[in-house]
This record gives sequence, structure tokens and C-alpha cells, in this order.
Amino acid sequence: MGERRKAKVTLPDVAKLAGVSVASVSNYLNDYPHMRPTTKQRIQNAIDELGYVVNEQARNLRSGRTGLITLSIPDLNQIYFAELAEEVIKAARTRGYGVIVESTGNDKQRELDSIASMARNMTDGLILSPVKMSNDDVASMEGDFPLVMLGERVFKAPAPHVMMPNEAASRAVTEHLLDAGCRTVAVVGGTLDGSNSSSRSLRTQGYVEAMRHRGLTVDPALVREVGEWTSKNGALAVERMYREGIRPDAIFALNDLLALGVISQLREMRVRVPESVRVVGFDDINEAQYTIPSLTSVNPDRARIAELAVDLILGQVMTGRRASADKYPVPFTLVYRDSSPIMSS
Amino acid sequence: MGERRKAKVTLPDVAKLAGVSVASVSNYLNDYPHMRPTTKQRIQNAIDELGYVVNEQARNLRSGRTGLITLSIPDLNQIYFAELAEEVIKAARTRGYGVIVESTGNDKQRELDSIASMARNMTDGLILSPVKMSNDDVASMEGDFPLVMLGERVFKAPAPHVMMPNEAASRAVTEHLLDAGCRTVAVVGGTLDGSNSSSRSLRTQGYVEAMRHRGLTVDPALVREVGEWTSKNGALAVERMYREGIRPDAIFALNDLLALGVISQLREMRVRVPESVRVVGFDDINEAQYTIPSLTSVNPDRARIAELAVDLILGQVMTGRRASADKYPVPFTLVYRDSSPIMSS
DNA sequence: CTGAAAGCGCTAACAG
DNA sequence: CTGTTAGCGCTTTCAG
Repeated sequence: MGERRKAKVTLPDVAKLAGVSVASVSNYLNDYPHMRPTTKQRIQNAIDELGYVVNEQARNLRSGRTGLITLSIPDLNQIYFAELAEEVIKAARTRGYGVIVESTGNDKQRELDSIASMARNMTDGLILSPVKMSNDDVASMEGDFPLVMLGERVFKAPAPHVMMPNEAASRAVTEHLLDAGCRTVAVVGGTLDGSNSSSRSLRTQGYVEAMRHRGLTVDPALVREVGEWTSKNGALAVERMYREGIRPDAIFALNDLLALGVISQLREMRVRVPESVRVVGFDDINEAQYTIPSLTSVNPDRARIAELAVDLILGQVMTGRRASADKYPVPFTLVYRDSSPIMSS
Repeated sequence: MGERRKAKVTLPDVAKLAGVSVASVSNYLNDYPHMRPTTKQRIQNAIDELGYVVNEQARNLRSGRTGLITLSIPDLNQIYFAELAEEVIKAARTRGYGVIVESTGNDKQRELDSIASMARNMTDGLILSPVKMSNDDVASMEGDFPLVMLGERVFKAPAPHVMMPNEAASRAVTEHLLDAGCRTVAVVGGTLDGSNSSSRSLRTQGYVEAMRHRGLTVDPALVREVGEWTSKNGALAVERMYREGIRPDAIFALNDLLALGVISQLREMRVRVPESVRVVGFDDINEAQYTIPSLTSVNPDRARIAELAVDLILGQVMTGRRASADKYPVPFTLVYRDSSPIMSS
């Protein structure tokens, strides 16, 4: 029952009390296989008696590892990234790892900083989801540490790259809508400027491909550019589109927040979803289940993305070698809900 | 020009190349004031030459600090916590600190775990936002490390407690609505069971107080209990309320997600907001600006909460002493938007 | 203003 | 199966 507090008790203290050497205590703590049960017992008693806990920092200095990885994302206020972070934390925890979350605030310098700070050994690896870094920045990334890239905006990073197949997913959405009999599919948040690899370009591209594949022409008036992907801009885009006299039979919103606005605006205008207009979103955020009607959306399988990214880091940590710069597209699923059910209308 | 890589270069290496002692290099790295400029220059040259970076782990072992704090919250999928985490990360960064984010998934054991793991010295302090821990669990928290509690559900923790004044905020909302001439104020998400200190009890309590204060009686039929605070449940609550023939002139949703559903349902039913019914939410999530109409909401000033929590941790880290178990209520603001503008209707 | 030396608390050889 | 010893890379007295 004797409990001690405060004064930090070290491994040698335990050894002394247990009447064994520090090596034995260390062995015991690290599950060294061959050990006399009585010794183990004595050590455990001493540990309990003293309230000993290992000092991870000392352990880390020896082992060269920290049991921590860094996740660097643009902004936790963006639901997609918050949900992704949640999954990364979960995946890391089941593997005995902790996650330092860094939010770069869409700032290029901070993206570069999170790379620079890696060299200081505070964490075992970096999962980086850049939005502002240029290709040159990426290519010139120095430093020899476990790195995994996330997202679309990167080409020649010297590291594995986990991504969701944006184009294929968009194609699948578009095909689903076409299969349902829709012919006038508007794209809210899209852009026909294909000069970069942003989500909006890639997703629009998938739509275009699917249309062409079916022998349909793409009406530029149906591709509605918006600024930020917020629900308000989704609503405004729809309002404007109708004001221009355009009457789509389906609306593909390039993310769920846009889709929330689209649905809300359609309800306002008494346009029935999905009977008159089908609506599909992208990201499958939590809230997609709770809209009225519930929202059909592309689920990027964040859990898989997270696990893969974490495993690619840990693989590098274990082997001490950098993984090759392969692409890892993660399968998505299209989750059919009331805003665009699977049977043709 | 000459760049080296890979082989880790240590402080003694730098000292050797610069022709000075390790102490001087260390002093230089730590901005020791009195130092001959030429020496500084020589050291800096050597550092550049070798591409030296400090090993934080070794530094930490010496100093007993890690430059890291842990933030333990229930779930990043809940927007409120994601936005809070963003602010904590920001506050920590400006103070030179990193944040390990732990998500307890509303699991009591994991809340306790995050306390236990603190003892291992991996981080300098813990900001804990518990939802499941009982008062007893909290009271029995052992361990002598910097701790700050967040949220409402805790009474006798041996640590400072940063919270938002839920009751006062609710009172302010209710008074605002009454001032605007409303008399039938419904509370979506509320409960008249005052037996605990959950957000829903406290917020309802504030409403009740404000009503009583004005000499109004509280109609239990206006306090609409719902399960999870999702927009769908907000919408359903409104639908049900109207089906029962209740016609409020204001709806106070106890969080913004509920409010989104409330607004959406009212639009659906062609009830004009705010002309016929005012709507106010709670939390002021990002999305509140983008609803149509935009949502009046209680802004808990997450930035202040985050900064205060971080500073309370760092204060303890610096002094090496535990802060006393004071309460720190953080002022909220009521953000007036279109769903309930400030001038009386 | 700079150098030498003693650890922070732990693990990993290597003996015994 | 257990003990002794030498560091991991850095900071920090304490002399000079």
C-alpha cells in the first residue's frame, strides 16, 4: 500500500530495491524472454512499490525513435481534413504510435517548415498533404527521413504518394447519373481549365471523360465555377444557373459542402430531389447522412488512406530505408443515398 | 557549396571543424549573449559546411522538456472539436510548441489512458476534454504533470479548468430573442432533466433562467429533446413540433448542426426566417456563415480558450509547479446574423 | 569569453 | 540467466 510520489524514480532505483542489476530491469521492461519468474516478480514488486515509469525520452535517445509521426495538413476547419486526421490518429494508435498534427493554414512556407523541422528528429516520419508547394519545392525536398505524400497536387516528390483517384471517381459519379437517365448534368465547383492538378480540375476532367465516352458533348454552361467550396457558394451557383434558364436533371457537386448548398437551394426553389434533379456530392463527410434528402457521395475511404499512409511511414521506420516514390491510389466507393438512389429514376 | 548528407553529424563534429569546444557550439546554438563575432562566424560556417542540425531528443533528455503538449479530445469528426484543435495547434505553434492530438472516441478508458501516458514524459503537458470520465475518475487522477481541463463535465479535477459559460450564453441568447419581441421560444436539443452538467442541461438551464427572470413560464412542450445533435435531428424536431400544432416565434438550437437542420426544415415548410421565426444556434461553426439565411450563433471564442489553455500549461511547465484548480470562464460573444438580426423584428 | 568533464535515463554488448 | 560498462547527443557547471 505504500505509495510514493513526485521524486522521479529511475531504473537504477528499481534495480537496487529489487536487488538485481539495471540490465535485468531493462530486460524485464522489454520482455526479454529468458528470465526467472522469481526475478520478474521481484522487479515488478519494486516497480509497483516505487511507482516507477520509464522515461520515454531517454529510451528514445537510445533507440533513435520517438513513437511519433507528424501529420501536416492544410486546415482542420476543413471537414475533410479533420475526418482524415481522425483516421490517421486512429491508425497510428492501433500501431502504438502518436500523431503530432500540424496545420499549415494553406501557407506554403509552413508546408516547407514542416519538412525542415523533420530533420530535427522529433518524430519518426512525416505525412504531408501539401496544397501550395510547387513542384520545384517538392523536388528539392532534402533530408533523409520517412515521408509520405497525400493529395493530388504533387508529381515528383521523392516519396510514396497516397491519393484518391479523383478522375475515376468523377467518372463513376457521372456514369451513375447517366445510367439513371440524366442527360443534363451540371457540375458545381468545376472548371474547364485543365492546366493544373487541383481537385477541381481532376474531378471536372473525370466528368468530361465520362460524357465523351458516352458520346455526349460537354456544355460549358453546365460547368459552374465557384470560389471557395462552401455551401453558400453551392446554393448561389444553383440559383444563378436557374436564373440563366438552365434546367439540369442532375447536379454533381464537387464536394459535399457545395452539395449541402445545392440541396438546400433546390428545396427552397421547390425542385424535388431526386425526382426532378439528382444530386451527388464528393467526400462523404459525416453530415452527408443527415441532409434531407440524404446525400449520395463519393467516399474516399479515409480509413484506408490513413492506414496505408501510416504503414508506409512505419515500413520506412522499421527498415531504415526510404520507400520508393510509387503512387498508391486508394479505391473509393460511391455511397448511394436518397439524393440519387441507385435504381434508375 | 560543399554539401554533405546522411551520416549524422553531431555537435562535437562541428566543434572540431570550427576549432572550438563543444561548449561554445552549444552556447552559440542557444544564443549565449557574450561571444566573439569571429567565433560565431566560424561555428556557423562549420554548421553550414556539415549540414548540422541539433538532435532534439538529446536536447530533450537534458532539459526534461519536449516542446510538445498533448491535446485529448473526444472526436475530430465533431466540428466543434476540430475547430478547437485547430486553434490549440495555432496557439501552441506561436509559442514554439507542437501538439500531439489524441482522439478518445468518447471512450472512458481512452480518456484515462491519455492521462496515464502522460507520466511517461513524452509531452510537457496535457489539455484534456473529457466527456465520459466520472467525477471519481477525475478526482483520483494521479501524477504530477501540467494539466488543464476543458469542457463542462468536470468538477473536482486537481487542475485549472477552462470552460465556456454555457448558462450565461444561453441566457444571453434567450434574452436577445425576448428583446426582439419573441414570446414562444422553442429549445431544440434541450432537456429539463437538470440532474447533470452536460451541455444540454446547462444550456437549457440558461434558457429557463432567462424566461423566469422575465416572469415568463417555461412550457415543457417547447423544450424538444433530441438524441444526437445532428442536423437531421434538428429538422425532425421542428417537423414534429409543427405537427403537434406548436408554432414558436423563435427557435434556439443548442448547437449549430441542429440549427442547420432547423433552418432547412423551416425553409422546406415555407416558414420565413427570421420574419416568422427567428433561429439562433450555438458554437458558431464555420458553416454558420454560409447557411441561408446565415445563422446567428454563440461564438465561444475558441481562440481565447485555446490560448488560455496553452498558456496555463506552459506556465506550469516553466515554473515546474502545478497551477491551482481554478475555473477560467472564457467570454463568449453572440454573433448576430440574418437568422436573428439584432434589431427587433 | 572558452574548454573539460560530468551526467540526463536508458539500452546493448559482452562477460561471467 | 544476470551484472558491468560504455555510451546515445546534448547542456551545464566550473575552472581557466
